[in-house]
Amino acid sequence: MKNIQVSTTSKKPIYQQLFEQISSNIIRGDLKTDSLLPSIRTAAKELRISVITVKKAWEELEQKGFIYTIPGKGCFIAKLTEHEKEKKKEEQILSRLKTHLSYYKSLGLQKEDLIDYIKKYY
Amino acid sequence: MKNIQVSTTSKKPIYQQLFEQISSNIIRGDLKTDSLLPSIRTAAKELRISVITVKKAWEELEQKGFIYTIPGKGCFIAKLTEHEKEKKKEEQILSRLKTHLSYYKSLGLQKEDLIDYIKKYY
DNA sequence: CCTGCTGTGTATATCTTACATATACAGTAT
DNA sequence: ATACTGTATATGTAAGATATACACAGCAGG
Repeated sequence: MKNIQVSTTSKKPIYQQLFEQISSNIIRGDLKTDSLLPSIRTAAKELRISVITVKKAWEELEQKGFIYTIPGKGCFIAKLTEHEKEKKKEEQILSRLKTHLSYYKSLGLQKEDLIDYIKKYY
Repeated sequence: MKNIQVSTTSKKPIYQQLFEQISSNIIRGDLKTDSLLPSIRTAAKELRISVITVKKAWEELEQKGFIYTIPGKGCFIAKLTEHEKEKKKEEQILSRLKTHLSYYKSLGLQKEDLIDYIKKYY
């Protein structure tokens, strides 16, 4: 559970923060296939949140194919080829980029100006 | 109220959608200084939402300096110099860009790759 | 002048739902 | 048996959205 942090004051739901961070870790390859995810209780305790909230995150991870569950044993990182990881990465990116870009457009921001902002702040 | 659309199924609050769209219109200059905004009731009826929801959006617009209210008369577009508009535009952009970029980073996306995506999808 | 109507924005009290929770339940090791 | 897994149920909380009633401005028409 190192490297994972959640904010209870954020407007973003805790379970979603968890999902995003862990799925990102898997996509980046920091979490290897078949390695064990912390148990729901352990994670809940360390992050000082409820068991249910962690479960909700784990559920979404499983539903999206990032992990698999063995009842009584725990949750494990799913086997994903590099190709599949790249695909999921692109899915996550595009699903957001679309709404992000439409907002910048609505403000009248030009493509080049946005790129300048990114060069400056990335 | 032309050009304004809200989605009741979106995860984003309706009042926030309204705020974003109208503030964008003001920043782009499509809504001129001192012109009358639709009354809360009119807007609510056209958009088929509650009066209160519209009021919440109008409140935020006023609080952020985009409009001013004359009780009994209505709400009007505030006087903003081009310089002030540019400033507000940049504020809106940066406040989002920060969180957007940190997400892309967490996925391991490189700056140049993000720029390529933008060139492709903007 | 008033008086009443119709327009404006405002305040209160209520409903709904997503998020988060505690607690009890069921299965699998060892 | 015990101690660990994940699961299900019933409950609390807070943000969002609502309906309805309120208060003030303007503008008739008497």
